[in-house]
Amino acid sequence: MTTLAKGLAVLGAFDKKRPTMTLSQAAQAVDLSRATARRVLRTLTKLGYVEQNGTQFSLSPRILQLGFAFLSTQNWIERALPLMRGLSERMHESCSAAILEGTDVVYVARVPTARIMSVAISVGTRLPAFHSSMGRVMLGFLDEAEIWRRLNSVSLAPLTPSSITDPQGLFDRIRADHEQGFSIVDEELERGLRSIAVAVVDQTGEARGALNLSTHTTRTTRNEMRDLFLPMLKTTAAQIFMPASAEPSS
Amino acid sequence: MTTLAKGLAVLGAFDKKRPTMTLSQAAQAVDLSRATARRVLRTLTKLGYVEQNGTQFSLSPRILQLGFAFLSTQNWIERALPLMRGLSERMHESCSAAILEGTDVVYVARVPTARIMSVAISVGTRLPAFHSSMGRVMLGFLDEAEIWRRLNSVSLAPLTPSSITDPQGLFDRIRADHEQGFSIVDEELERGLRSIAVAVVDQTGEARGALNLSTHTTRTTRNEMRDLFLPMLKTTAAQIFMPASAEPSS
DNA sequence: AACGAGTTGTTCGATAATCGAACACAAGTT
DNA sequence: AACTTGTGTTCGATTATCGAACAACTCGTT
Repeated sequence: MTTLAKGLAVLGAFDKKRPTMTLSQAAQAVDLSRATARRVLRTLTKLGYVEQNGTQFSLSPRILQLGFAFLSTQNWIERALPLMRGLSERMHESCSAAILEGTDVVYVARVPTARIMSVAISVGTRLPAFHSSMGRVMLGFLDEAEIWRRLNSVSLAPLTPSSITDPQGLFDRIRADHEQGFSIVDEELERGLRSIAVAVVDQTGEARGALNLSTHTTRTTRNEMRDLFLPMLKTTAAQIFMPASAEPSS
Repeated sequence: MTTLAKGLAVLGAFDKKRPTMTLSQAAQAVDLSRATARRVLRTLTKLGYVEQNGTQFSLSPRILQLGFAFLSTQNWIERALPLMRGLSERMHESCSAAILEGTDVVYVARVPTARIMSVAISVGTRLPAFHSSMGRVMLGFLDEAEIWRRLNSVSLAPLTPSSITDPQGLFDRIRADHEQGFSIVDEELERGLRSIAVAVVDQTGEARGALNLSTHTTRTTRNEMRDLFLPMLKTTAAQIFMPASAEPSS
């Protein structure tokens, strides 16, 4: 179904760098003939996913529906939110939930306290999985071959001086974190940022996501994280798929 | 381009009610032959927008990228967020930003304080525009014919005893709110909820979105809202498209 | 074990949609 | 006035899509 692929490619071509495009620009961006690009944009416009004023095409808010349809299918997220709020209040730290997609961590729920990261994190934000605590926790649930495949498919440019960039080192770290049941990542994503994460596991033992608490390195030590944060974080994560709150296993 | 339309229809068929579907269910939901549905789902899977395990198909986090591509094209949102945070801190109330899509208001940014609404509002949440303060403010920027068209395309079931359900009454209210430059909505969406909104207008005079402050009816009166909240709300909204922060008019 | 009901997977010729080159047109530029 | 760069539109050739039909599989039930 090449037409479908082309249409989605055009949708995906809109970007922060290219918020609006003319017909020709879109054709060039996705490598289509102008005639084809025009047909694609016309149907996307008719379906309401793209807006046209003048010669400029831009995304319509309509496509948010698609994205949030996904969030609404993950119904553990809305169960997690109140638990996360409680956790954040007790610990006085930001609490987030994320899922793994490829080599990215995608935030799906967030309870912020003070803003500690320079880039504002919100639902939908993507961060490199190998350098984030939630990413490592979720990667640990994959089999070894899969971990290596993803390791090899991503560039491990150091984001801070503390970033682990050695593939074997990362692999070992992921396995070790999986063994111990949690992951603490120190300043690998951004200086001064320290976070601890555990997996959100469903009844079948599959990792559906991860939960973390993040803080500033000057505020909490690694040991405090393990001794104070970890127990409650584990309890919270475990409650999400507690049999008490039965659900039709989405 | 019927194929593209079918593909997007299938994507849109996934829902909170139907988080996973078999091939046949998808075919039935979108009214396609099973052969076609299978082709669609196969290409969607190959493109990474859909995941298959066993006979069950489900949405992949990949499609979040599409939705957030839109958010990232609206670059006034990230300029608005720090301003909204400041506003929320000063007023001690939740502050939200939304855009209008059809007859829905879609939240695109949010700074929550205490949770006052029963349904948790987050980015991506949709509410009926005619019964929300932000919706009325944005509807006021449309011409009369367009307002009527949208009025007629939606069912105005009362959500609370205070909801305005008379079309003419709603129309008049929207025009009046547009005249005065803001909208206060009292308990029409939910009991105890009072909110005030103003439009976010760009340099060309177009309404790009709306900003609101919401509170509980017992905490702030209508007059206090107008006297205390409105001036700062207007100032904040005006700052978003201030020429100081120049941008390539997305 | 045989059966029917319900499902997915796959094939193939007929059909219908898509393709792109070519041209018309508009607007701004040299 | 010719040129550049863009969109809009047509049309026959090409190609992808369609759906009926059949194979294969999994469950319960008899």
